[in-house]
Amino acid sequence: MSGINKVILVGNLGADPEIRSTQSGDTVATLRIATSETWRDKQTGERMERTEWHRVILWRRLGEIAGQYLRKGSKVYIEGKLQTRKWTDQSGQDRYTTEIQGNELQMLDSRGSGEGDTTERPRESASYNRSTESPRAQAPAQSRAPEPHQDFDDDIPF
Amino acid sequence: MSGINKVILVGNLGADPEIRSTQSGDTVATLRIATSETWRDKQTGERMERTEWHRVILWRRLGEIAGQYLRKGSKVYIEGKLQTRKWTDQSGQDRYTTEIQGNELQMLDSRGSGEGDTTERPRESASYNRSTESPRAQAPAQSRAPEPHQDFDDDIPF
Amino acid sequence: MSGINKVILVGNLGADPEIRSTQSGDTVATLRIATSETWRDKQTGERMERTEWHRVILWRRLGEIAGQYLRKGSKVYIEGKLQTRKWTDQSGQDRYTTEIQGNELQMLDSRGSGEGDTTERPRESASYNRSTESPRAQAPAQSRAPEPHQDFDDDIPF
Amino acid sequence: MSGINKVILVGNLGADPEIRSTQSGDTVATLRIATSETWRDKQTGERMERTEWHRVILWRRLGEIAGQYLRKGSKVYIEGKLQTRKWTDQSGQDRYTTEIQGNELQMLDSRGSGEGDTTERPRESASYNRSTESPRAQAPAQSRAPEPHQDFDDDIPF
DNA sequence: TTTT
DNA sequence: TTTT
Repeated sequence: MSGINKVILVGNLGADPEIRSTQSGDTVATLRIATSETWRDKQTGERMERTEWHRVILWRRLGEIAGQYLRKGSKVYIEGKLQTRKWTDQSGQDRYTTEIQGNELQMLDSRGSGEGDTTERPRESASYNRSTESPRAQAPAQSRAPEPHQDFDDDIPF
Repeated sequence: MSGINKVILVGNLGADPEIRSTQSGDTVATLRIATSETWRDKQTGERMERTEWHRVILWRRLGEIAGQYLRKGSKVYIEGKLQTRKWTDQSGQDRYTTEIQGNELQMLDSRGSGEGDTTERPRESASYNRSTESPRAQAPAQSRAPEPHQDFDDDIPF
Repeated sequence: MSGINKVILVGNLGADPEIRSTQSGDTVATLRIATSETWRDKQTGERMERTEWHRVILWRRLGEIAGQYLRKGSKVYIEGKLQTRKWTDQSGQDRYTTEIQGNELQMLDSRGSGEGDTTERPRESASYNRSTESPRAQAPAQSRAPEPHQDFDDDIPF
Repeated sequence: MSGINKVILVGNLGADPEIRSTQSGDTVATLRIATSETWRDKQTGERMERTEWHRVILWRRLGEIAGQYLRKGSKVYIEGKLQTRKWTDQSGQDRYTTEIQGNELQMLDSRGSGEGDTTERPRESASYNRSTESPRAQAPAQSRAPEPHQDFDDDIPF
């Protein structure tokens, strides 16, 4: 009943988005996003860099936009919330993966997007047209049909 | 050289802060913070709640303030960045834990804090006095058992 | 088609919320929120404080919640966007006022709220009941004198 | 002693940065940044757009970087805090202008910057070299010599 | 006054 | 695995 759980990222995709669909037909995109920070070492004066990798999940309309417009190297602004999910590895052990459930996506490359407001929200039937989904976002996704929210059929989900 | 990696949390501590020190004498506090969201189920009209747990690391002055002023149940505002670190479990397997490296802390309980600006920044020698460190933040920290979810060595707490 | 415009505040109300209604019946609340920062002067070692005042506008359900639960002194988390609007003063001169159009409100006082998720979003007809509006949020709002800093007409409060 | 006052913008410069210097020699840059939001009108289905203009102030090193690397049209990420300052117009009336005092700047154009971490912080004497200031940031600025923090000699400062 |  |  109380709480703020907010993540803001600006970074680049390390790979093309992975697009899947749930059995109920919802698109879900997984992005790997790198954020780098650089600084100069106080002692040596050397320039240092540290890259952090983030796993971002985008559902439905945002996932479709990601599948259509984002590629390896794309620069994006992402807003979302942290979610840690539990899964079981091959040896039966509990494992945890922390992901960012994105609710806002802005493409920052000048190539442009053709898309307007990409904040996630309840779909206004009039303004959203499923036929705009890219084939890429549909076909290969359907054939995997993972469970909603998780239990993706990867061996190494993180 | 590029990137924003920012987390903002408002939530409550699930336990007293764990306080440790590095060999070089730096204080490090680990907080477990819960953020909850509630909503009403569209179908059933039932009130739903989901709690997310976050692991927050506070270094040096912020860690000391946490040790001095925060307790189980304290409500806080935290700002920081995501960091996923790799560790090796007992069976020799690679494991990953995502933490928030906090750089700002605000206590939101009305009891107050006596502290002013708690943004982390390079220490101004004049205004910071190591002797203000609470005893609690120093000695007893070492004697606590490390948290099971980790393989902390007290000398290298992070 | 591009842009992020986000404000995050944690602060206290300097006065009870002002509640009004538009002709179309939408509630609008105006909050005056103070955020303070303190620091120690580098030269004198003196403790300094600076308070900043923010004008926050909350519409519809958020405005009603504000009217019902917030009072002078209440501590809140607000998220919203900046909006500068132009108005004309008595002498016919153009004037500008910058406000925060809030889209998220969290009450941070321990007294609690009884409210769950207060993120603004399209109203789900089932879960929202206009009869929950507080009387305070409706009738007396109209009778209040507009704030001097503005030239509000009660019919067009924004 | 309490409060969060944070602004996050991603937008484009409407004009080249204005660069000045205070009498004490500090560089100060003023940016005009546009953030746009677009949506589709529920009734007409028409695409709508609203642009908001922000006045961003960058001090010292950040101001110098802005003067060197930013131009009209540049896309930037800005983080800062809101500050409303009072000034007096020609007729002696009090006026108020709300600005964002920036403490983080990220250039989002692919042209690159040559700069690393641009978070504002106390200057590390070793790593900061005043001779890196661009001539553009110096010469024209000195001849105006406004007061620190405000009272710029513009007729229309907002 | 920017951008898509 | 990205980017500068």
